[in-house]
Amino acid sequence: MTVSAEFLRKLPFFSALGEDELGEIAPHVRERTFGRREVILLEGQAPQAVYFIVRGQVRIYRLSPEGREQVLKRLGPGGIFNTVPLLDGRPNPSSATAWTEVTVYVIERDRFRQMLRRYPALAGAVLADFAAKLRHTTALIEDLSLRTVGARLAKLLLSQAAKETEIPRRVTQQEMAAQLGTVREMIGRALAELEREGLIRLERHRIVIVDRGGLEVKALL
Amino acid sequence: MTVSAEFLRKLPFFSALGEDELGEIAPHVRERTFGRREVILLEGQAPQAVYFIVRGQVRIYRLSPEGREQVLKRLGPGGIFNTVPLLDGRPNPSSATAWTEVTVYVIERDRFRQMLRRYPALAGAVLADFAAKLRHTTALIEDLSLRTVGARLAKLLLSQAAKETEIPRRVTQQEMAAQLGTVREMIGRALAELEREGLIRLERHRIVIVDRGGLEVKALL
DNA sequence: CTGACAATGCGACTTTTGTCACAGACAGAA
DNA sequence: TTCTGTCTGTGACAAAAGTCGCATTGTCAG
Repeated sequence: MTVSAEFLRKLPFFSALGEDELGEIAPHVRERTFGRREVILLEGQAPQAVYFIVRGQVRIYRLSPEGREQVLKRLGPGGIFNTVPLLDGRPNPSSATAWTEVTVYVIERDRFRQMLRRYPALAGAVLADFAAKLRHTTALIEDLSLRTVGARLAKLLLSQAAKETEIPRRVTQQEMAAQLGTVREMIGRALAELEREGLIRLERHRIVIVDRGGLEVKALL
Repeated sequence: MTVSAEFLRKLPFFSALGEDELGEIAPHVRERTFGRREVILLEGQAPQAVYFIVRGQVRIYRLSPEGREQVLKRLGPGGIFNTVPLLDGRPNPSSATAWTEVTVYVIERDRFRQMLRRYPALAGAVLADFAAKLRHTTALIEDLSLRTVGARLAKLLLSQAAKETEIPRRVTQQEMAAQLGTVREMIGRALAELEREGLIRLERHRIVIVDRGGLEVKALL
């Protein structure tokens, strides 16, 4: 099932394109929906397509041999993923599953590469997206290498609080652990410690920031 | 001091461009040389220019508050750096110093952005470079998060041995530590352990791989 | 209301990593 | 050669992270 130009335009990646260009592209875009936890693609697979998120959130992660996960990023509407393997033709570097129910637009590999060549505005948008992703991965490397779990958690809580817009699903300790590169128990202990220090308050299903400044100090080391 | 089109063409980023395009670009390219250990740029600074490496190697890294370094990548001739902050206009995400004596071609921020718009082939080359960088940072994240120092070291030794071409300078334990996200002492111990296990042999200034298969197994966990 | 399953809270313990201190080895300059 | 700064080897500890086991608390479908 393909998608109309009208819907396509709502995606930031295509907003820079003209009416007729969208018309050319639209027939090659398929819409797909994935249920929560459903696997969208796996690392190591040959690259097939690129995905644009229309609705819901997608979890991009890598899996260790022992089954531990490291989340690279959670992407929301407007996000794009699996671009890297499409560009270099090598296997997918990471896996993706639906974090909530998700609707994506899918463009096949060769079609997308052709589009990149044909529409400089699209290439520019992908370039900007890569820049943002590189900034993010670089920051994550610094965190993993140079900061303690406590500091990473403080940072995470602050950033969550910043974009206090909507909480699509409750974030479990397990999930925080996967994002911060540690295990569930560490998150539990670190949260308890932050509470003891009076920086946060743990309610039934919320974490309330009591002392933002204190958290910010913690986040630095 | 500017650079001739002839020299410019030797860089992979410009090889896709035509004769006249190179002629247009050349007047805006300055050549600079940095001595070993000299700082080329610092994280947090406002982005000024993009750098193309002509000769020598550059070390891209991040610094922790306590002064520990995490090397993101060592780039050689043909490499480009500081592209991300130029694209998004935000501060430099990482620092760069000359690892050996280095010659770079420098292009100012606005000029480079203009070039990206004007020459799609250049934008394509940057896109491909970003894809490679993303793959690299993603792999580094997995290593830092999911592997022990021993495994990371085994991996490093194997990859060093793979590109056995030239060794520009001896790699110290301190440097390996900065690349692997740990401290010097850990490297010393991990090397000693690999030797005890009969996987490598430590000579005066070389590390000889004795049991490649064994190292590969180690690298997985 | 009530299972069943997911998520959490801990405590005890092990392993891994990092810190400190200092001695020896080495390389290159004077 | 001698000196000097850099690099390495090592032991004793400290701290951080990870593992295991199990009890408790929620949630949600039926």
